[in-house]
Amino acid sequence: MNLEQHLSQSNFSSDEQRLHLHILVVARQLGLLARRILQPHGITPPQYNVLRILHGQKGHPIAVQSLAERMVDPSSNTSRIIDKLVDKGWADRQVCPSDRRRADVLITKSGMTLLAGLDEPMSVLFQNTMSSLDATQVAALNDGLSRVLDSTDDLIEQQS
Amino acid sequence: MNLEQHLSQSNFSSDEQRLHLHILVVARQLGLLARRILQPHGITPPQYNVLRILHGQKGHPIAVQSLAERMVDPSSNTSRIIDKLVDKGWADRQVCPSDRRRADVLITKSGMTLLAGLDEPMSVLFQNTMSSLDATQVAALNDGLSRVLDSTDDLIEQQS
DNA sequence: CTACATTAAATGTAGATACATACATTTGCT
DNA sequence: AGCAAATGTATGTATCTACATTTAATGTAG
Repeated sequence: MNLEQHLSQSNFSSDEQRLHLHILVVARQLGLLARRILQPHGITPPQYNVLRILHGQKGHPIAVQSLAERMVDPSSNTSRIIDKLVDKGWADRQVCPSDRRRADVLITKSGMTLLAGLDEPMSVLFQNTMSSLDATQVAALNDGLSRVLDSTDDLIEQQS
Repeated sequence: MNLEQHLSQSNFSSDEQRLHLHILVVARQLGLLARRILQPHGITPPQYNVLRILHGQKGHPIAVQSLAERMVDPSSNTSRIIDKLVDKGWADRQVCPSDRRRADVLITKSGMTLLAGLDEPMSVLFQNTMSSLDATQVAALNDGLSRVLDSTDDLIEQQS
């Protein structure tokens, strides 16, 4: 099923617009599939994203702001997302001793256990969603999207 | 700036995971840029999406459900999105005479005027965000994403 | 050392979303 | 015709998000 069938419409004004829509629609689908995997474990995609970053710190605490920079969706709600992780015992937050404005965030044992159980289903998801592409095509898409990311970063920066 | 720099992290477990993240991050950026164009006009991306579909109907009314199928984000909130459009005078809703469960939705003159003013900035956005890709690359990305869309459609259907 | 600006994080608020449910209408079966 | 099931839309509710503001701590100039 191509984009035209998926959206039940056929008149895109340019290939660039079609690509724009393709990216939005596929992202929505990927998010939906990820949510289905995560939901039974009581964790949302943004929370999972944060927990993965904490895990990547390998025990080093990280400030809320640095965390926000590394999120897929660097929203202003990082504090509240951390609240949820702390509530559920997957993360720990404490005031940074050297700069008491900051909050150091750490993953807990329980958080690591949760992630360990999610590693496999998530990587299966990555493989399944990309299964119709060979390695060359995956590389080509990564390369193309990297260029688009460059352009969008420029456009966003130049406006702010 | 590549994905690694954008997210300030460098350890992706596979090219497929990297592609997954690439798609999510770029979609987020495209949405952000679109929102910045639309916001001054008092319209949100989902509302714009619906209004475009109504416009594509060329005067024919469309039911809420058909509308939902054609949206980028086919949420369960189509009714409330239409509420907003009707409130602002960009769309008209009336009970369908042949099936009174249905609501026929139509774009208004005012809605068409709004869209007319947005056509140019939006297509400039499409061109700008894709400016670092040549026609071949745009086609390759469209093709690749079409395959991914196929896979995600399968996975979503098979679960429900 | 005080005054003012800057930074980091948290919070208030309005609006949007997901998910489930309710309501009205129509369809299909007997 | 009568009635259960299905359909189309709307709504209730908790959660999430964007944007603006607030609180607290630190930096810096005089």
